[in-house]
Amino acid sequence: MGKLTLALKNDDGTWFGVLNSNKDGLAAASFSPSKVKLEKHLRSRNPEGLDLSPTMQSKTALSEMINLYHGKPDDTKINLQWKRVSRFQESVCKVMREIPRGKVTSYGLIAKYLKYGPRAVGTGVAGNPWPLFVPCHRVVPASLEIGNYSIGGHLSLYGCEAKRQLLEREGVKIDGERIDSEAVWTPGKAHQ
DNA sequence: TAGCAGATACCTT
DNA sequence: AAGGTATCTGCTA
Repeated sequence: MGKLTLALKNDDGTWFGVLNSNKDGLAAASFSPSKVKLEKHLRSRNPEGLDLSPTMQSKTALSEMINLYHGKPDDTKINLQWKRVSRFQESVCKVMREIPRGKVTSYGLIAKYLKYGPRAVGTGVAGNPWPLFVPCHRVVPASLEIGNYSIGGHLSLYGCEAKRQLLEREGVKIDGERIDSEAVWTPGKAHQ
């Protein structure tokens, strides 16, 4: 406890933070327009009281995260601490990591692929401890609207707007409220 | 084509 | 053991 969570301010006013990253990998990460909320959220994800002081790896994670935020291709090297999530959530996250940049998939398609219920997949996606590293913003409702997104543990209009912008920066075509159906990617399909 | 109910399965406390 | 979802489908009109 005690020590500050690493956080940097981006040029559009967004704060980024990571829970300590060490040899085991990245514990959790998040971003928010509010530094206070960001720190509070990250601390809430640290019940075991990991040392939060900055490390070389947490600095690396932070800069990788900012690159992803700007829609750059994923060349991240940081490992994730899979032990921190349930087996269910791990399988959902691993499918999300396969969604190509510039594509989206739906809760229902993931559900069908993993043989889970779509609502359950929603909770699994929502609990993603590593937004951007695990691109949960690429999961949208079957209606191909933007859908929901939470920042700092809370659903918000800001979150939905951030989700839309992330998709746009990755090259997903969106006209009005709907995503171009060309952008849909199906898990497990050999090649699209 | 939009809106709504019911089904659903897995999470958290 | 119960209550809460970042959903989907199929039925209405």
